[in-house]
Amino acid sequence: MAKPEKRDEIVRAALELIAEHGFHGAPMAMIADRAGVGAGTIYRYFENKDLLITELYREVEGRSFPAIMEGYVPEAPVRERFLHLSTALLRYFINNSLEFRFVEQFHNSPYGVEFRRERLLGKMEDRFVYRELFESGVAQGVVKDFPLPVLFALALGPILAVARDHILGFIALDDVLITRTIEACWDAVRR
Amino acid sequence: MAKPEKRDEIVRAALELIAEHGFHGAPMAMIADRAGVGAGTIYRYFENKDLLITELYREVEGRSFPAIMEGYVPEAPVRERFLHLSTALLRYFINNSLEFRFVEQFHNSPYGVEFRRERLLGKMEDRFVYRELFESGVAQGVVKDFPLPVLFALALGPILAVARDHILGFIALDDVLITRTIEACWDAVRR
DNA sequence: ATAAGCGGAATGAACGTTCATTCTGTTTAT
DNA sequence: ATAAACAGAATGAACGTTCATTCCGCTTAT
Repeated sequence: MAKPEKRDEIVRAALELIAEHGFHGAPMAMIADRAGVGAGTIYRYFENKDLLITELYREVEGRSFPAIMEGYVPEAPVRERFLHLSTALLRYFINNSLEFRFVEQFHNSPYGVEFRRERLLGKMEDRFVYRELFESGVAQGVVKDFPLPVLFALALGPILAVARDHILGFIALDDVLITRTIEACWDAVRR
Repeated sequence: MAKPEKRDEIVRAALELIAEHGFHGAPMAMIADRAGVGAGTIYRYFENKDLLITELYREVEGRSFPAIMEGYVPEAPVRERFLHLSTALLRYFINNSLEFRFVEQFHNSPYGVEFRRERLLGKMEDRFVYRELFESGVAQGVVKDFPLPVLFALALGPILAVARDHILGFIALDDVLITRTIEACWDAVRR
């Protein structure tokens, strides 16, 4: 008897509450409440809170990858591929602000410690694409010869920052501004 | 009876614990312990934990400003001033990793909500210097004509990211790499 | 066709733990 | 001698988790 309905409600409620109020503002009782479910029910689907949250993280992370890769042409020039990936990533963040804010919370929390390592080592799927892109860019001499973490920082640091600013309402990113911002990031990494 | 000695021990202990283990890993009893002080004593110096932490934040923030401004020449060209400020900032972060990690924790916590707004509006002292620098850079046509938050993102996003990577041990920033990284940030903002 | 029986899903009150804060008795400075 | 400073035990609120009980849909017996 497959009844994933309640499980999904729990995951959705957790995502919303954590994105909106942080981990402090999302006790299990409140998650249960918003999911329309008894407190104990959560434990039929998740062993404990840690596993609920890491599971949620995995789901959220998995959703972003297809969105970013849509229309990606592996044979295109490095610059074009960079612009495509980065634009898609930024667009995904501002169109899915709940996911974005949750992931940010997650990374700056005790839950995220173990994932930090994987992340920087490029274990993540989308990181892997970026990694390959940068490596071939460096090999072709069109990208500055930096260690990978520096290239990630130059490319992704500003993206995360402007996404945050947009979601918090400090800037209004439209198509033109997005394009120009991503091109500025390219200026940082291109030789 | 002026005895700022205990107060300073409390502040120092709080900084260390929060930087190393996050807010979850820094209960009042533990702070008291590391400060060599009774739990109740903290409350003779700070009304409650929130005020202890916001006070600590203010102190930490205040310390960075002089370090960044040392040797700053307001009459120098925009590019030089940018390189000076950014290099000093990055150097400060990696030489004061406790402070850096604490500030990062702070900004991604309930305590930091109110400060977010001030920060992005440039209320902070060092932000103010950057703001003036960008404005005159745009006016002179040497800096891309972006809204200020985007310029901040392009300049500071990568700095925070590489500082984090360095402190976590994923890269080893030496003088050469620091200089090159900051120059890459300049490439992002310069016209 | 109906009702009794059955198993797992669901529930929420209760429990134990953790933590910030307060209280109380003691030490220390004047 | 007095009052402020101090340490650490006591307190109560909040939280994650557990568990005895209820609920619900399906099977089986009549």
